[in-house]
Amino acid sequence: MKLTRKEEIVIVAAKLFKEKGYSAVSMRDIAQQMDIKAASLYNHIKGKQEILSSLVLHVAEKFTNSTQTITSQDGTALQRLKKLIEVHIDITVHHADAIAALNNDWMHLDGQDLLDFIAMRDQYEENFRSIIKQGIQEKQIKAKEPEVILFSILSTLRTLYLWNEKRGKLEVNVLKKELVAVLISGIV
Amino acid sequence: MKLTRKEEIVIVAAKLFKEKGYSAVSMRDIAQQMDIKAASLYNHIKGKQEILSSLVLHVAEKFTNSTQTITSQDGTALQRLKKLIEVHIDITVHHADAIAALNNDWMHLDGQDLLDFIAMRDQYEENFRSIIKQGIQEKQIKAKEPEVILFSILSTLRTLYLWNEKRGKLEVNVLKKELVAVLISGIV
DNA sequence: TATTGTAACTAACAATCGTTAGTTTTGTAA
DNA sequence: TTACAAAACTAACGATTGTTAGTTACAATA
Repeated sequence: MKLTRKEEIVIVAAKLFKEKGYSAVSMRDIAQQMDIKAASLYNHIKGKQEILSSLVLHVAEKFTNSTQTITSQDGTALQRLKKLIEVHIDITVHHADAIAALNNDWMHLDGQDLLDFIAMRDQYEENFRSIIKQGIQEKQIKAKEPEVILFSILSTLRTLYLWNEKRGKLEVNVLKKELVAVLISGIV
Repeated sequence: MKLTRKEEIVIVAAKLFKEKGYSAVSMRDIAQQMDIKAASLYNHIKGKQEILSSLVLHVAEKFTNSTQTITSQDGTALQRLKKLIEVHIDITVHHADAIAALNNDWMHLDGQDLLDFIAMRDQYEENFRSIIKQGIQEKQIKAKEPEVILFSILSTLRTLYLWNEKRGKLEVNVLKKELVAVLISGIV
């Protein structure tokens, strides 16, 4: 599991982006964190934009792929919704820094990268939405506004990256179980 | 309800900050949006930092004040939790742009402003947390990890600003009712 | 040992950044 | 009409930005 130099750069940059955002992090900041000069970065990457798109598109594809798989599986809508939430948690726990950029810095992508990202994001949401609607139809989910349910669940999942550090001793499987319970069954 | 020129600047800046983030918006961007030159902004404000702190601290105080009021009121923990959620929704709907900066750009505050913000934020969370714990003690709220519940509710509320535009025809009171129901009672 | 590719370096570039100084225009009140 | 304050302007500053060109250090291979 040896990392290429480019991968190292992307990982270091992700941490910095998470703290200050893409625009506030300079190439010199990234270089300093790696104990090299800014110009040396260009032996491995084309530019700042490439760092961002590597970071964001890679994890966006992870989401898209696993979501596609689940959506086309058997089982009730509720079962698939649970599975969807669990997978989202898994990916978040293992790529917390990249998800910070995905959430906060995607608008700084440009050209085709930006279009690709938006397409994947819309598709991801649409998969989620269709499962929720199906759950309502099957009467497994309360007949609330589907958009409100979608928004509530997605907001929680998307913010989980911020919370992953503070999670502390809470083990991943416990987190999964508790969070699924809260999101699905409520708190009362 | 005539706005001062400074207030106009802060409002315009908030919209731009929401779209690209504080660091990616230049004083020239803000000025252009107001059909003046960047240097003219300095007749009304001390600098870019002042725009951010006006924006963020003002709405942070709103949250702190209303939360303090509710926390010290009568009623069950569950009633106060509902009230807390409703007030958060109200503030969000009326200050969506400022809340974008509060969520995403607070780390670019400096000096005492940054310390003040963090203090208010921690206090706000602590109020929320204590009500949830109390609800668990009173057996109105399921005995889940209080941190998971806190995180889930706060995530949804904090992301609401993004969602407010797409809300479309959904009236504020309907939104409140539906969202409170989803957050408290779950979806099954 | 000679060669070659990798990855670092120094130095500099044009562009843009937040901001200041000094000046002119504009609107209002005397 | 004059006087004054508010709010715009032009021009420029030093610093920082992403990036390029050209060069050097070093390790592995032939």
